[in-house]
Amino acid sequence: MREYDPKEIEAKWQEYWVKNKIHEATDDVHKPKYYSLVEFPYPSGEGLHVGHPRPYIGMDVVSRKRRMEGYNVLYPMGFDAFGLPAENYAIKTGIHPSIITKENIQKFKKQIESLGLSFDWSREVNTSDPAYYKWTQWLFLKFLEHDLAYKAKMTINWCPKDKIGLANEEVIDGKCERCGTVVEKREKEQWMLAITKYADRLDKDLDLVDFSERVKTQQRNWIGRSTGLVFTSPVKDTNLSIETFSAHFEAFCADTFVVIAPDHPLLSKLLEGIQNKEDILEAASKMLQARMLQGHDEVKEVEGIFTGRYTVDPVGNGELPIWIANYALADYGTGIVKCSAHDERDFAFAKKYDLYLKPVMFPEDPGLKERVKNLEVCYTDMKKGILSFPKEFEGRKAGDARQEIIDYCVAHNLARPEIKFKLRDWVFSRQRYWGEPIPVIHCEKCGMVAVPESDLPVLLPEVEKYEPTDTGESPLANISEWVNTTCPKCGGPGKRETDTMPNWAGSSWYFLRYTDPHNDAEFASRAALDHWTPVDWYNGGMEHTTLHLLYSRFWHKFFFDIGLVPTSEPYARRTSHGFILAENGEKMSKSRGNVVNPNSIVERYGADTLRLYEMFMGPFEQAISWSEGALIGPRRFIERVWKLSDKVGDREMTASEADREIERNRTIKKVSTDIETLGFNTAVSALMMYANSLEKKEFVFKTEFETLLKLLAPFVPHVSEELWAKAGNTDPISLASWPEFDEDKLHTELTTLALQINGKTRSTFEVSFGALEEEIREIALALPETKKWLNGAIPKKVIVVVGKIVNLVV
RNA sequence: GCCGGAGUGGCGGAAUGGUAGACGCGCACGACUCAAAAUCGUGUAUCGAAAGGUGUGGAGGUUCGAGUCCUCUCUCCGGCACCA
Repeated sequence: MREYDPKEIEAKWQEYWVKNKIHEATDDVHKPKYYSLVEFPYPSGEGLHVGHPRPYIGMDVVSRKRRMEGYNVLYPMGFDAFGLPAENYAIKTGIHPSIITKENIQKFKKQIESLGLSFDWSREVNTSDPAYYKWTQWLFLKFLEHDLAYKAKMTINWCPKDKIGLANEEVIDGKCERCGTVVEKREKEQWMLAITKYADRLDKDLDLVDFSERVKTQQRNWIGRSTGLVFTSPVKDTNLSIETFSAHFEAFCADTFVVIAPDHPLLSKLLEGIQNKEDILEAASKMLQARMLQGHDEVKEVEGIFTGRYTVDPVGNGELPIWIANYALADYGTGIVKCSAHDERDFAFAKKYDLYLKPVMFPEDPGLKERVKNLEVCYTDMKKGILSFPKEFEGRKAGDARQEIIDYCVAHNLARPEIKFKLRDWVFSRQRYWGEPIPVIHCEKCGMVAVPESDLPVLLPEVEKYEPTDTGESPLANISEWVNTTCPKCGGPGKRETDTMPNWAGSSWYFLRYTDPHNDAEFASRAALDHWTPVDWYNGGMEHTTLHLLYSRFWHKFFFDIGLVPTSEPYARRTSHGFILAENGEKMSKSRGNVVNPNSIVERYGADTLRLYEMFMGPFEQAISWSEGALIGPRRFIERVWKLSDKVGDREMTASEADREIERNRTIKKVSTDIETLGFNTAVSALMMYANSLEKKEFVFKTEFETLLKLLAPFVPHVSEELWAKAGNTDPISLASWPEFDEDKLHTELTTLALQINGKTRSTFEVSFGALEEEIREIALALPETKKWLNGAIPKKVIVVVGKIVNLVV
């Protein structure tokens, strides 16, 4: 047989698959459907590095296996093509972002195609294509219709370099996620999406889906659900009343003062009639500024100023002074907090400004208790702390009494229970060019008017300059012939909204478009959605857990509520892959100069070797360093399989050879289950073992070799097709049926057991499979090894674990 | 600080509470070769001449038996961080 030449066979089979539409999802409703999905890339100018294909290959293995199992598989790919790099490139070169985007997409596609991934390219989407973003705009109008999109003046995170407003999610350590510039705060009118209205369901419904635990916890933490009590109390000398929220209310009788956020909307009303009102407001605004400039790691010094107001404590601690404190947040809870000796910040604050403290919860340790009493230390353990007040709870552990305290406060009309979230509404507008225009027209008479569906898409106009304006407005604002339009409602003059959507918009629903990508009458037909959704298995990066993944769940839930989609959750299963790092353990990036291009690997070793290596290199979910040297292992393995075909023949299996079926069946079982649990590395290892064992045989049965090829096909599809065809098959292995194993053929006649003395393994021995405990015990006790180790002693106890071990306790 | 995850040979890593180190890389030796590469074979945790002992970050514990379960602790990675 000829030498293994990956170049030749890979090109040949890739062409064959495309020509015969082997990987296209069909409309065959009789086959069960399977929708497997990977995150579509942003087509950057840098192209792919070897890390990108890892998830693609992983889900390709799953998708190819599903096809062989008889599923109608949808495994699509596309491009998330709006975004800053193309726009920044346009600013530098004057070349329209759509041109460079198109070029980059071509480059990406070529790279991806060379890997033999079984994507259905007939369903490719591009979020910057007007035929696509028409529907992104249309979906936005649904949010608007249902009052989930609104405009609000708010302080936003502003990147002075990119001149763009950023969502909280895009700010890392106080810096812009993209360029690393320190973020400023700015007051701006922004479009918002009311994701907080879905906070509760986004949290709760995590119980309904099969997401990996780390994804669930991360989303839960981000949503930040906490139950607590809201206390209401009147402000003395005013007709105001304030509400405070506390999640750690166990020591509620300890509250001795109140703090309010420096940017709280109630503040100026509260200060009405106070002599030095202006000074206090001034101090508050200084506090705010200092807080914004503060770095992440800086020591957080508490700071505040007295408002001059008092509130009457609902739980009977008399009049509590109201202070403005720099650590109080206006947009969490009620923005006002009752404070006590049982919170680190409150404690520090009280010490600093000499405020009265009254501890009511103490540790068991008497020495420590004394120090808490004397206000030497702050005690905050709301689980183990022992309450001293109120009398009803005296001597009780705070943690145990939590629910009873809620009931008590409700019964005595002191407070009401409430659930609060850390999640904030989503800043949805960007003042940039390369994004979906927000389809709204401002009319002096009618106010804000939605662009009618028939006028969609609102196309991006041509501009000369892509730079954002210094006033923070989008470059679209400079194109008067585009901005000035007529009001769709009254026909009078109107101005277009010049903000565009963030690039999370297109990716919030792209998986729906794949089900019906060429539909120009609907975002996707209901029939297609009913058939294909939810996505059965979605794999993507951990870095998207609190962004894309949460956003798209939110969109989907809303679509479900208004009857657009059939399921309340978009993804049935979510897993995450680990990054591939450079050989030295650093992140791969162009700026570090350590990028390994997959094409250079395909060139030298072949796509099958690259695929196999990426699946074999380590646990799929774990980050791992690239190792050029280790590639040779998978390549050698493929060549051994290639040579193995020379030994294949067809004859009856003799009785003495029947044991060979055990190994075949075990391999089928191992590989089949490992693929389902992301154990690609151990699946490959099992395949290597099987091939090694066949290699040692004089003769290889056709069934054995074909089983090996079928199990290999999802991992190394090109060489599998080639050898499959060489073996005389006319239909491609891609459409062959996945092998099944026989539960009765997973074990041999004899089983090897371990002999342990006092738990230490001393020897092994064989018994026939299915031997009973009694037999095993007798065989074990009669072994020469046993006699040697017992040395005449009589075992106190004999533990027999059938099929595993015998342990003699002396 | 809080919430996750992980610490196993020279390296990547295997192990439903039951023979630790599968599989692969590397390395050593051997075969083939004039030679080298490639390939194939054998070996490869550690101490010990051997018998045997010791070994899964560290200290305890549960168990006939612990890499695996529990408690404490150290280190690394990821996420969050004035969230009351």
